[in-house]
Amino acid sequence: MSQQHGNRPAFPTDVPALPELPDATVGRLPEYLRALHAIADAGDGVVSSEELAAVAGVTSAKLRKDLSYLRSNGTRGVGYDVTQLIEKIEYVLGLHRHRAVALVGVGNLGHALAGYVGFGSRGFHIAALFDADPKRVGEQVNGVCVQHVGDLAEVVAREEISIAVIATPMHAAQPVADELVACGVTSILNFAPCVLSVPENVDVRKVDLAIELQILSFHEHRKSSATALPAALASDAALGRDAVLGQEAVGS
Amino acid sequence: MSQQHGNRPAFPTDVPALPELPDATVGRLPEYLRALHAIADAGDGVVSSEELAAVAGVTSAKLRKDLSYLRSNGTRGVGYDVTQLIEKIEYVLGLHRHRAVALVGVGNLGHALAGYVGFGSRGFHIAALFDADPKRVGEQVNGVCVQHVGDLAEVVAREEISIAVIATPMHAAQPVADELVACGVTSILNFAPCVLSVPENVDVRKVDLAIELQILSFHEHRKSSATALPAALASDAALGRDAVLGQEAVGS
DNA sequence: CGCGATTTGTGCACGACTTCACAAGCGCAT
DNA sequence: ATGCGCTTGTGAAGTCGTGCACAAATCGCG
Repeated sequence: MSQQHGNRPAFPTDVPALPELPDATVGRLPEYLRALHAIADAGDGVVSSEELAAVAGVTSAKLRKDLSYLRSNGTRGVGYDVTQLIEKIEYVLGLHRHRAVALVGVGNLGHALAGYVGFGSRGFHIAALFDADPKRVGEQVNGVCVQHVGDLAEVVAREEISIAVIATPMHAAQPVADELVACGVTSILNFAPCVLSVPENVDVRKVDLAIELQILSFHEHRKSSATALPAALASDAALGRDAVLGQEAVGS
Repeated sequence: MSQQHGNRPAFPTDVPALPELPDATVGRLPEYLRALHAIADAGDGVVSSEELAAVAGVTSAKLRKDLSYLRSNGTRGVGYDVTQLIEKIEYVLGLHRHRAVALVGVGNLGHALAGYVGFGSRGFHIAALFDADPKRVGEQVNGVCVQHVGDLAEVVAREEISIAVIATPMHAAQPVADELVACGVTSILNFAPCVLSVPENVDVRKVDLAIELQILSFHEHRKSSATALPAALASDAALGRDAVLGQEAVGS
């Protein structure tokens, strides 16, 4: 959603390598993975693209095309082998290897993230916590001790951590990101409401809670102004008349 | 990112209405808004598309096209009037009216969300908190009292709340969503790791923290396997050979 | 008052993603 | 063994979003 990752030009190889996955596909693979785990827990050994797509909230055609990028080995007339597909997706996502994650900023949100069980259950574990506030240093969160952000460089380098989560206030985010990058971190998940500038070999994904609400607000605004009186409120300053719609959202 | 919102077919009106905004544009408007506030705080009265684009992390062409959908009134040779543009975007996003939000699930994450200052500062306020755990009911979070989820219907209907945030465990999310919809909620921000099925007039946006990490993991995997030995680890079960790349990510 | 520097707004081409529709393949029943 | 029904895999068309390049418009200055 946020930055880089245009598809790279194909590079000729003689080994049968996976083609470049479209970003859109990569973004959906985790969803498929979770759906597959749910289906596996339900006891099913095979799924059709139709079923799986329903659980994952996409169309079956999209699902099949996505899986086709993975050299998918579903069997026609039957469906996909659940455990086999799980293994393949986990491999493609690099989840076969547990990944250590550093979390910087143990405030309100940081606490919640550190305690979030969804990380541990899906191949990640918080290996280190950092905060700039001396009062928080030494505190145990979920079995991990909060260290001072001044020790960040040493710890991250020693533990060879390559993924970090930033949950600091806005103004601290960029300096922290700079330091993380300097220590060898190459992937950052940023919860601070600002854009980070990083070298192009570093991946940044941004999650902004307020932005999501604002997008919902937009649709609320549109919905309500469609039913309300349409033209009367047109201000003189041309402060944007509303679009008048006669149609509901097109279905999923 | 998650569901519905294909562009609707244009509907002829005689009033000069805003054209349908592309979803991609809507998704960027909040970012522009924050960038504009930062620029306003810095004291500037006008910005060029180049400057604003840099702060918002997009290209200037994209920014200009986005703003053109809003009947943008920048002045050529000069730039955009900051406060005017802020007002227009806020109006389009429906932020001129403060919106009440209900939050269901006051666990680890729910606590953090309830205390998140970014909501209040951007046109939203948490009007009600709900939890199923009787031990949490009555607790004060950020000045709001946690109520039992059984009272949800009454409170949401009375306060005419149309936006809700779900921060419950996965299995509770769908029933809660059903109840919210029944009470008139038409926009849901879902933090539970599952797909919600709702009527088509209800908007759902999903934020899954683990998914973001998994996407980063994919890119980590790709980066490291590009430098590591390429062909040797090819398993017999065709468990996905890695793509062999000779190029870095293409820049932003 | 006109000219040049500057920046917006936008038509157009391109690339990416999605949807459609169907041939190819697989299992099962007969 | 053979045919039938079901489901995958995929070419092709359609849709959406982006980037480019430039004409149009505005300001400041001589």
